[in-house]
Amino acid sequence: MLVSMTTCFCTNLRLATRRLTAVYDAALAPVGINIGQYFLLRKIRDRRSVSLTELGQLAELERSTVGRNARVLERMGLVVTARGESDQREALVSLTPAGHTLLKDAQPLWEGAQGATASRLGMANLSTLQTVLEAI
Amino acid sequence: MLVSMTTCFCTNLRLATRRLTAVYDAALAPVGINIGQYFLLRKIRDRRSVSLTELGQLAELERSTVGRNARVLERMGLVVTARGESDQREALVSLTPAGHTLLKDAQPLWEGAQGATASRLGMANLSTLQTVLEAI
DNA sequence: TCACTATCCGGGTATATGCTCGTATCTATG
DNA sequence: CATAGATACGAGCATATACCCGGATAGTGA
Repeated sequence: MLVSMTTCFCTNLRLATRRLTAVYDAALAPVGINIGQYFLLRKIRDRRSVSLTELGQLAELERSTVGRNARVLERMGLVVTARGESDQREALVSLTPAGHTLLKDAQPLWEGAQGATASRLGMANLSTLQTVLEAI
Repeated sequence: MLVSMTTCFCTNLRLATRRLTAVYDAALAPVGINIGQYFLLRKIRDRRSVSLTELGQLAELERSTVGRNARVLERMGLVVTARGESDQREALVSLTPAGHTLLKDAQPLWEGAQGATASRLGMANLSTLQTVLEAI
């Protein structure tokens, strides 16, 4: 057996995620958001206006989790929430001008983290990684 | 460029981790612990008795995080904490009999999750994954 | 022995994540 | 149209994670 069955795949994955998250968070720190928030903001911008349920499906996150995360972004003044017009139950989230600006400022920082990661791991490793991750 | 630079490596990694964590957590649910707790318990058993600082280094987790996680295990009756004899500042954690028993019961469940993961991803993928994760 | 510094924890603060329950709203059916 | 079932949220509860601060204890050099 090539792979040691004594080390936990899941634990290794979790550790790598904590490490890489710290790298991206540090890169984004100058604009005051973390990688999870950056990702959410990008999803919201892509859709212009999304309900929490839809955002949860896009991000593959629990709806209530997304709701709380969106509230943090709202307190930061980066997004606003409005009731759906056709469906009053929906909480539609969209970017504020400040959100758009911050996202533009964040982009090169994120690209820096992506580039650093790519050069540290190597393109071959990265593409394998992406493939395997999709299979999980 | 083989790898798309529009998808975030970090976000993909985080998503895969959430998914795999859910798999392992579900596997361990019958004994009432999650994968993070299983990992901590194993580390504690390996060392028989460890300080929180040492445990944090082993797990590559913030010391205060480990302290809180250990408190949860203590409330569950799986570990006990004692002051260090030579160094009164240390909080030495060790397994209770219940902790030993639970860990034995958990082992086959964890092995099941490992096996399921291995067969789903394939050994080749897994070994590459492990290699890449170590580089992160 | 006495300060000074280093180390170990615990608690506070904040975010992240998932589960469950209750409420409001919508939808479809009789 | 009224009501039963489905759907969207929000809030409560628990854990996980990191950062910072302050108190207690160790260790060290004068």
